[in-house]
Amino acid sequence: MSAIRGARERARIEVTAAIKDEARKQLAAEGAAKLSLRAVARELGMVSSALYRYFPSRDELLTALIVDAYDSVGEAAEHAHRTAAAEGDGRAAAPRPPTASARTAPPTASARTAPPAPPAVHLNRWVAVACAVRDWALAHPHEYALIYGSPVPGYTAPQATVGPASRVGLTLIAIVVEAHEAQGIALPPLAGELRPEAERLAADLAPGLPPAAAARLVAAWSQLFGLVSFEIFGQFNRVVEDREVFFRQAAAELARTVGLLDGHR
Amino acid sequence: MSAIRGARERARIEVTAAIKDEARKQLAAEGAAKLSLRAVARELGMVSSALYRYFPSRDELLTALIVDAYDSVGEAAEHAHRTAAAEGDGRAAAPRPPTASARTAPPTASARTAPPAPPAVHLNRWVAVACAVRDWALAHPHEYALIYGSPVPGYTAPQATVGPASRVGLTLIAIVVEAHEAQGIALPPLAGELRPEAERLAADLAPGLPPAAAARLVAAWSQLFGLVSFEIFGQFNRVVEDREVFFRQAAAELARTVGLLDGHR
DNA sequence: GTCTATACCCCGATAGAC
DNA sequence: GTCTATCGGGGTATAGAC
Repeated sequence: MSAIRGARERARIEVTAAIKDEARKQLAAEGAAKLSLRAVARELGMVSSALYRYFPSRDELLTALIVDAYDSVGEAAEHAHRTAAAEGDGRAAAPRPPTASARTAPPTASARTAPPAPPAVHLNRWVAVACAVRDWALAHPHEYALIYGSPVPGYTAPQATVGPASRVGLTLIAIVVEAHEAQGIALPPLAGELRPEAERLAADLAPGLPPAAAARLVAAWSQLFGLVSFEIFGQFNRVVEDREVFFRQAAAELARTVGLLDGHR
Repeated sequence: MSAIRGARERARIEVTAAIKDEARKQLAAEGAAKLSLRAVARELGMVSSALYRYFPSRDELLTALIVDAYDSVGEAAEHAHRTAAAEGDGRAAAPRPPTASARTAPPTASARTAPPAPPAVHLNRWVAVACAVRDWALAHPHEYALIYGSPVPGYTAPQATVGPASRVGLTLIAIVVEAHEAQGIALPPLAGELRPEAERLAADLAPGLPPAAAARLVAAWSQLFGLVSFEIFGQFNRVVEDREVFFRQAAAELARTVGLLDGHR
């Protein structure tokens, strides 16, 4: 009996997955605004009314796709963070070695035995996460457009999407917090009028982070997605050629604006 | 006879404008993907087939809307640039006076008679243009989504859109070129692997600008729209409260990354 | 340049048999 | 859970009369 329920539930899960997979294909072909239960059913050899046993409305299917997309890019970001943190220190946490790097002094004067990692680790983690987001976007441009592009007209995201939606941002916050705890971060002061907002941001997102860092982190977060969106949505066509290198450099400079240090100095 | 042709052409222009206006309303209500000639005609009290005398297809109407939108935001940016440049010097080129600004030294030591403007003018121009873009986006969110959001599925922008599409970018380039010619801009060197791309960008976009400035300019351009997109598309909901102040500060810091100087130092 | 009519498609959602 | 059938919409685009 419970075996039957188990089998039924397994079948249900499989069909649900098949529906979402087909819906993702249609997302690519027609866009979120035209996502249609009927077309999904047709392609699956079902009849449209059968889909209503799995998703009570078109919008619920859309919500499922949105949650999946946020979870997918969030998982990619978190995985890149874990990997970069595990790989450890300065050398090649980012795949390509810094071609013309150590051009002044040895990395840092006070290199103790093991724990105090070189200052560049956190910057490398940031770049790794940024590149993971970009790679995910290049691999799933239509899902990227679904979550970071124009809102779908007539659709309002339910509460269920906000948790998954925050995973990338939380990963970036974690990196800056780690850097702050490991070595402190120092940033130029903010203009006075931004102080209240910055203090609120710090209190909400990362208590313990200096307000200047919290505010710049939020800005860098949105700017990172600006780089990705311009590439994915075609604004870099006929402008930027070597987009991988361009992005990596811009992401690294963004990391510096939130107080992460590179090797030199 | 030519008077008749004149009258006819005038009527044609008026009807064309009415069609586009109604189409823009529908853009807001339904999104670009669902823009429909029939609905536009219905709302205008015409019959759908009559519209085909004005726009040979739905995509041509869409193209007209896209070109108009690019021209509209481009005009806003250019106007802000002209105004900021005419208003002139440091004080209040940006509307709100820098509340807690000149906190160290007098603006600059070597203030000659008139021509050598204080270093902050170019930064103020940059911020003015950035704010103009943001203001336009807030006033026309659906047109913003049309040109800077997800591409419309099944639609490929014709060549006619690329000129209008470049106006904002060209305005930003002009500001940096002006700054470079007025006082030179100095930026940290780029990572070696980005050199070829940066040199190509400089040659294509602004001969005479240092490659490091050209590359960082393109990055700042996309990052600026990252800030705007996150606000317009709702990613700042429940995160950033005082978006005007937040944006102004972030835009000013972006200006610094392309070598524009503020007052202090 | 506008009209009617038409060909030929699409959709979300529900009712009720099996 | 899947089916047929149905309600009540929607769309692009063209032909041909006026």
